[in-house]
Amino acid sequence: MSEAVSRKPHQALDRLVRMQLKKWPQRPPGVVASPKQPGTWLRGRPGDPSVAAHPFLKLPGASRLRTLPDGLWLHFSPSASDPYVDILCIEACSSLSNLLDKRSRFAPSTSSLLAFCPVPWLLAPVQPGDPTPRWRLIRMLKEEPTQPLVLPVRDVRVVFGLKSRHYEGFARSQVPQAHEYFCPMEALIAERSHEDPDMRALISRASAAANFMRLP
DNA sequence: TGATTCGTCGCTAGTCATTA
DNA sequence: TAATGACTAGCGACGAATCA
Repeated sequence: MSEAVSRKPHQALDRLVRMQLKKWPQRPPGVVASPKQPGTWLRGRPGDPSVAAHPFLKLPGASRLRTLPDGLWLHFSPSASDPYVDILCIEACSSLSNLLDKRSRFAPSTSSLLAFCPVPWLLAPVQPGDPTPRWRLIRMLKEEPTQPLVLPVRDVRVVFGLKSRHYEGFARSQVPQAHEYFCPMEALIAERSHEDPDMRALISRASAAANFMRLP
């Protein structure tokens, strides 16, 4: 019996989703380079367990109720004079109450969402086999950081993974918000899910460039 | 490294809607 | 009207993250 199966069902599902998301590349699958997002994409979560801390989302001034998505990809702006980050989150929701909680966290708000990148994560190698620390790939950083990088979130896109029964009911009767995208859980826990054409197409539609007829 | 705090999610009881 | 299923809110357990 696998480690994942021996745990409680929701923990096993989470673990399966994270296990597959770890195989996804630094740039979200299906997202192509565009003038709209000329900076650097990095995967913030799930991350290497050997790194003490990973990026998370928070509200200004808040030390509680942080959001730790199952999957978090960050697009860092290239300019130190205009720092921001775009984020793509993936949330696996094994219950409807969990879905409601997650949706509320990403709902449009009059306050600002911040992305918090801890120093150990910035200093750690970008991936196994490549010793380049992450901060060297983030063009707005000109020297090794000694403080966490806290950036305003410019754009939020969230992909929710739902159990089949929930997905079908939701797809039949609900209208997603503009930043929300939905997929069946099976699509997230499938082997090589990042190569699935449907998944790539879904995430492609979740890019900041997808809403424009053409870009200059 | 151990203790503490925090976030997530399943379980359960109560409520409501639907159907026979 | 009773049976059934879906949904909701609150609680507690557990693991991850953080702190000292």
